[in-house]
Amino acid sequence: MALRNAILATLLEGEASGYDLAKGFDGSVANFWAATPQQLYRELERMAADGLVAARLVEQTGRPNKRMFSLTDAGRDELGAYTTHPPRPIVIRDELLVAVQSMESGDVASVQRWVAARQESARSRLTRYLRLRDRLLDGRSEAEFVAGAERIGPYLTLARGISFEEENIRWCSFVLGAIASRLDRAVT
Amino acid sequence: MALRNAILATLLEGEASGYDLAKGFDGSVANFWAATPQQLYRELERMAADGLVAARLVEQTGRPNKRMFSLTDAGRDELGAYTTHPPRPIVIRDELLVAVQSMESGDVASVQRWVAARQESARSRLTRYLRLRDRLLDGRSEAEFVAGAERIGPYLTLARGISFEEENIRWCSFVLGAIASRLDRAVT
DNA sequence: ATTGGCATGTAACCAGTTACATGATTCC
DNA sequence: GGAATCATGTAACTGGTTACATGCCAAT
Repeated sequence: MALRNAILATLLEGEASGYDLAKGFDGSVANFWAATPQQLYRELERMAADGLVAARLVEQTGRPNKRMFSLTDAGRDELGAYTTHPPRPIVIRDELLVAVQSMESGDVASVQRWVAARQESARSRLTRYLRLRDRLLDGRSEAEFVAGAERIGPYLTLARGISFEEENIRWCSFVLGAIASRLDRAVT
Repeated sequence: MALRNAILATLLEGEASGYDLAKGFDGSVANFWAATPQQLYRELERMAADGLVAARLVEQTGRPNKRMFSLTDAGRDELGAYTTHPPRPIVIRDELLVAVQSMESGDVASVQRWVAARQESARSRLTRYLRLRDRLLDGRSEAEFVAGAERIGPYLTLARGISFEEENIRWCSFVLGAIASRLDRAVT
């Protein structure tokens, strides 16, 4: 029942197709809720059946027709009700951390490589998020935006994504440094 | 197949019962891999069948008997092999962020409350992690530890947990401040 | 010619969650 | 007397993942 609300939250930005949502819908919710295309199509179907979203068929020539989904009043109510019930604690599941934890029983060079890869992907996400923030702020300072914008929710979640990726980058550097200093030692 | 490796990584610290693991096994892996007791009992059963762990029955008087699990050589090999294969990207699913994103279509006072609750739980986790770190460091500085300890994996993952919770606390303050300043405005 | 993007979907499977059950013991 | 802790487990369910299929278009 939570994917459902993540979809509803995304549709606040306007109507979208399943494909749009699957692509991350330009970053908005993708930042804090991951879902595969199959999950989305399945859930959208159910939501339409439950009257939370309305589907509109858009016929296209040259490419497949698409179904654009938008919020119904019932969907909006559901989302409103959702904000009143306690969120469950975040569940973290990070395979890389499992590998780092057991690093010295495994292949340190591999772990090093995966940490570097994680850092790279964190960097590219961060630049994407920063672009998004610039677009949102549109010249205003953060203080101005927070005081004046109609909706600050998307800005606040984006801020969480930004600091998360910054932390990731920093931590990866720390780990790479620690591994490198130990390898030096071992060789010397 | 990843819960499996998280369990193996935990068992590097020594043998444990399903119950120990369920309680978070004193924080170690619980920091980056969440699992319910049911998942653990089920998985331990399978792992024993696959020869990755060995079960030892400990008879107790006054309380239920327990089965202590420990790594086998096959388990150790499996864990070693695991570090060489690419970790899948972290999946984040945070209900609170869904609520924050759609805050202005919902009940702002509730969201405020849940953010405050999240901050509280982040604080208590952080103090737990800091205690764990002190115990690990045991008087040494971080630099000394990283240079000298036999295993630094657990320290590195703990460091990630610490910075994650610190970021959480900071972000929650930011959100609470933003909400409060808007409510002031609305009232004035 | 073939890759990649658009756009949807089915089927089968695996992982994670919830609810419940047991039974003695210790603490308040 | 009632709740919490120890310690394990079953059963039923929901949510998430993987693999595959379709078919047309634009670009290389």
